[in-house]
Amino acid sequence: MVTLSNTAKSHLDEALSRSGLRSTRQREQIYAVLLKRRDHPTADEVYARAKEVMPTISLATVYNCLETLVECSLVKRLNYEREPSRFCPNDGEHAHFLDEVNGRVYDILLPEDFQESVTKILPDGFEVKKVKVTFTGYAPKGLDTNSL
Amino acid sequence: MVTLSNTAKSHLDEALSRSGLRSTRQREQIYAVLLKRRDHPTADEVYARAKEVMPTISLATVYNCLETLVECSLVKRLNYEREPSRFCPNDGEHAHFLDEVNGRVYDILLPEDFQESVTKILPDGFEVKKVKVTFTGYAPKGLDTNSL
DNA sequence: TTGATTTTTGGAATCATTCCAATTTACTTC
DNA sequence: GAAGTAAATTGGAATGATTCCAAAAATCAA
Repeated sequence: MVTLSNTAKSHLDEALSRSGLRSTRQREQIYAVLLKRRDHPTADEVYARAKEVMPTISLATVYNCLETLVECSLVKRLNYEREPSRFCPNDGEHAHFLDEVNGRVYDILLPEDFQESVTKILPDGFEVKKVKVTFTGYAPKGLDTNSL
Repeated sequence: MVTLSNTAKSHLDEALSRSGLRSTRQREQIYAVLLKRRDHPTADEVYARAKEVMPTISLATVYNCLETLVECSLVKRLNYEREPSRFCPNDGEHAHFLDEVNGRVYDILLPEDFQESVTKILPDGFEVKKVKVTFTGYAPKGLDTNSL
């Protein structure tokens, strides 16, 4: 029913219980879908993929689960302009690169010192909690969805 | 009717004609509204401010004009998550800082070499056209909406 | 097993934004 | 300056991703 490695499952369970939330079949399924093809799908795409394996799941549940996973910091929500949100199961700091031609998003590994060095740009008194970096342009051809 | 300095007006006219577009009262008004209070308003807020001075302007026109100004690179559209777009009349490269407490957005000046240095992060073969940097956190108190 | 709390579910509601067709306006050319 | 044409504005309807809701189902603790 769900395809989720043991390590992924315990990663999920820990994150959920850390937030006082329950592990459910649907949450596992959604997380599994995201891990299986790391191509930053939209909620609709996640819904379609989840239904193949769990035909009775509802779209509302997909939204709920995605939101939950984002809350637990297991998943990131990406927004490009006003397009539908996309979801990325890569916790860990990284940037994103949007290919203008094929519309794909690639994860970009950030150097260790990135956050602190970019933070130096800010005038005194600004206290940073998060930095988001997004590139747009052309990705090299023949690349999988993930360059990390 | 419209408050737009001569330099701002010619800036607008040039940008419009460069794109083969006409200068209209409404476009001038919208641009004037953005320049007057540089607080990154939403389309609705722009609409409200424009109506004070041009009561017959329509919301559709506000959307059209904003879109046009963005197309001419006079204005930037900002998106935070799925919130309504905000608009920034600061052409020129800069980052944005969103204050989590008061919801305000501050423009952040970027160093000259920023784009090229951040581009080095990318693996070979990625061709960058645009970099977007967004900070979230707490801005220093007692700051106007613009730190530039 | 029972009860209490979460979660899921389908459908309705929301709301920023876009679309549309009709009217008005801006820029030519005579 | 008048006429013609292409572009812009307008109000209202349509769209579409997402959220809300209240009822049913599932999970957890005792």
